[in-house]
Amino acid sequence: MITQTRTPLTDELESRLLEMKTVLEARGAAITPRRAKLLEVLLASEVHPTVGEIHEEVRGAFPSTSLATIYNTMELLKATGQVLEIQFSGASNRYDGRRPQPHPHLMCLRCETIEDVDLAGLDEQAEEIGAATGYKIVGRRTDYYGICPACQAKEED
Amino acid sequence: MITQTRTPLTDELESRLLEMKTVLEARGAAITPRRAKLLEVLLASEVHPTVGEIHEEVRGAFPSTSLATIYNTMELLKATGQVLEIQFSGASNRYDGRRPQPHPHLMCLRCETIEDVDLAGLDEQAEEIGAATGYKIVGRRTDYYGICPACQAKEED
DNA sequence: CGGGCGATTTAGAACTATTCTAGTTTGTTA
DNA sequence: TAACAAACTAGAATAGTTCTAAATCGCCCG
Repeated sequence: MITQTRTPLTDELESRLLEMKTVLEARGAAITPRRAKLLEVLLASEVHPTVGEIHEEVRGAFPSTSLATIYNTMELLKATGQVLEIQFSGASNRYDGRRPQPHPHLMCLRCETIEDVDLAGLDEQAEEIGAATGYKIVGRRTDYYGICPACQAKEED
Repeated sequence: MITQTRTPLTDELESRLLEMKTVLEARGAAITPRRAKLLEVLLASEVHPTVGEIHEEVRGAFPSTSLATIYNTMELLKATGQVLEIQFSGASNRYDGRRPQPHPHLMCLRCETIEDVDLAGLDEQAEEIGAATGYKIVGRRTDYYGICPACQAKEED
């Protein structure tokens, strides 16, 4: 049995990583080893990770890393528009570094999976609403909640 | 100076109130005085009230009312589909008893107002997503975040 | 009229995610 | 090497929500 090594990022994710670093540096923030690791973990994750999950992984490389560092860095990423935060009331917020612009999500209430969905016309709709109401729209959120096919199958017993 | 009396509910809200009571009783729950007051407060509010705000008002009529009672009753209302819960991460959740089915909201990030918006086709869109992905869709959320006209005006100084 | 029983309610403890604080470390520049 | 700002740490503080155990209420049945 071969020990699993960390999956390398694809070219697309590599360029996204570079973009994040560039934006952070442009605002005068240092790319410290912890931050670099955090960005990698964030991009490598398939699951819209929580701060806690990111913390766990960063601690694999830097065991003394404090939770506050993860929170602080996420704050920095949010302020520079480099991460999309999906807020939850009873649970930890989740983060998407791959696609930081708002996009719809499909969430399974049973297994708590979050999938990206593609829906055309949401930006235009936001503009229309802004025009119709006089609001200056700066963000949006579109979620669909349900039971995924796998969980539906499990339910039949 | 005349003491302000509670604004009476409109006919529409009265019938909504009756519906809520009917549904609760149908599930075997008693309409206790506290619960009746809670329902009135919920429907009378113009602002998608929080549990804390509802608690305050119910205590006006029943000073010994515990916060847990409000939470419990909101749970009951959620379970019977009689209230729409709008969850927030850093702040209290907010509730809409007037229109318990999902509908889009427009939120001002400055004054924290929440307005209802009307957008056609959201139910159909949910169905399409369900059909395309195999999910059984049971809920949704559509929010637009921005700065309302009043707050934009205030900003010019 | 009185006892019993389940539903409702209470007060406060417990829990959890997040933010804050104060002090320490790090790295760079002079 | 000294000085300084940024980054970081550990733990305390905060806030919303949930949980727990006990008290109370209202009603049905004897």
